[in-house]
Amino acid sequence: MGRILSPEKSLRLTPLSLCSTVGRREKMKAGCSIVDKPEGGGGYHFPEWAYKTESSPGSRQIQLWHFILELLQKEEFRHVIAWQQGEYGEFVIKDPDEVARLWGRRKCKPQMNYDKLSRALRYYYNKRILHKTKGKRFTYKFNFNKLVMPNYPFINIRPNGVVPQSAPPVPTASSRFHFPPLDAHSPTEDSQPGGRFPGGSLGPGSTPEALAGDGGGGDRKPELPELLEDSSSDWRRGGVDLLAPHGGPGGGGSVAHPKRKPDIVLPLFPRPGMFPDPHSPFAVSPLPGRGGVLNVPISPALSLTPTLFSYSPSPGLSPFTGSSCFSFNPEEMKHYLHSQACSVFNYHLSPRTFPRYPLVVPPLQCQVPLEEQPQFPIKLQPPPAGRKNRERLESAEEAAQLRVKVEPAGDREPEEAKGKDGAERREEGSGAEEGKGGPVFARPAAPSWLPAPAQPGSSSSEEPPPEQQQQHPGESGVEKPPRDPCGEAGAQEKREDALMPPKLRLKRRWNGDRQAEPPEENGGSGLWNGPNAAAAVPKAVATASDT
DNA sequence: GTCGGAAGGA
DNA sequence: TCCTTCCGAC
Repeated sequence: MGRILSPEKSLRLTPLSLCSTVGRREKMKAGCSIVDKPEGGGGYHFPEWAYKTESSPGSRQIQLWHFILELLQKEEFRHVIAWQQGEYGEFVIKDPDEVARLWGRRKCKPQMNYDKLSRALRYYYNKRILHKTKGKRFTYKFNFNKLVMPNYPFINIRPNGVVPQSAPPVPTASSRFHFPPLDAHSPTEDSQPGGRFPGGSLGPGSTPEALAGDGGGGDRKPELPELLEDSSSDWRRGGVDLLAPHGGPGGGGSVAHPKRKPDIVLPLFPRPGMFPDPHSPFAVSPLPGRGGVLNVPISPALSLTPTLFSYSPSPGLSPFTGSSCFSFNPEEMKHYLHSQACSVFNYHLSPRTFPRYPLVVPPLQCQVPLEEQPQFPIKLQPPPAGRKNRERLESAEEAAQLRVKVEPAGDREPEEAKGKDGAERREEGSGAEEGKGGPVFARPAAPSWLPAPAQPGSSSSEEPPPEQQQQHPGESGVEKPPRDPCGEAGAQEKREDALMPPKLRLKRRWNGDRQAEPPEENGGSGLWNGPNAAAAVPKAVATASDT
């Protein structure tokens, strides 16, 4: 699997080194110093991709939460900011003014104060990078679900089992890691005096097992899982099934809650598939192992997907790409991306769930091949404007006018469709579409590989390119949207003619010239729906002969 | 102390 | 996009 980052190849992002790395990137002004250099290697190694957040891909600016992590990992700033003992990811700003000052120095904002800094921190709430620990002054909590996943996918214990002293409190074996609530902060969460990181540091012999025994996290109160909003139901949907065999929510001693999601139980200790990361600022990754029975998802969207791969989370951006820190397995990446995409669609997740990899994935077995979406814009996304207007329009005539307006706007559809969730798009495009977009996209063209049904309106559909015809025959008409309903009938006819025996072509033309005129909506091409529609030709001939 | 809207900068 | 700044509300 993935090789471990070597310190030589990772950036040593101590506060001072940040001055030379991030600082350079930030075009530091003269006199704008960086956090004081802690002499003596109290620092920790952050690979460069740790400075690339999913929310700001490509950003080279140090972000506040990175900075907070930096401070947290520094022993010398422990009097300023420190991990809250006993709470995974929770930290307390002991000296808000000093933290603000340091942040201001880093950002060359001498006017920085805690009020402003806290405002920036509050912006992380919505991003779920942080949340506030209510009732505790200056206490915040990292959402490592958000942070670890995209940025520290291989975070784990160090090779020798030593947990970095700057590591946040970690859940123990007996204390399950529960994703913190998004908004409903856990009022029950309490720090553990003399927790697993006494004095904020651990001795070199503090193996995870030792931690497990030491922490005795069984008395840790469970937290409400996070991801309540957009993905909660999906998370429940995807997670419950997986978790159900493991005993359900009660397994972790969690309090029953009518609305709460099942507890997310994270594997906490080295198992096959979990690898140490000497560069992790965290002690243990909540990442589940790959393919294990207890491969409990950390993310709803990853619930059914392997989560540990031997690739950098930012392969294209990683400074280690090709330089041996992480091996990159294209196949695994492909599979991973595909799985993510499928998860997004299957669980109606926001694509932001996988912010690092936009859903541009090679199609494998995803139910809704994404690559088809741009090809079938109209089919997959009934025009929102049309629907809205249809709801407003009471007159059928107005609606009819609207249809006329909407249909040619095929180019506009993808734009509007972007605003919708892909899952919704898929749902609409997989059966209910006829009901929803029926009037507008009535009578999707019968696929050319199917026998031509008696669909008078299908004639205007454009035949898909050859490669599309062969692509997913099994998806039949459901996946084959009506192509541009208003045009290209002639072009289609030409293509059809090319496929047609000359004799039939002549017959058809002769017949079409006679029949295409009365029914305008037919456009004359509806009789021919592809190779399988040859049976329609005799019929047409018969009709012509009748006349 | 905390929250979040608003405007604006880089 | 990520803050920074300001500010009113709680």
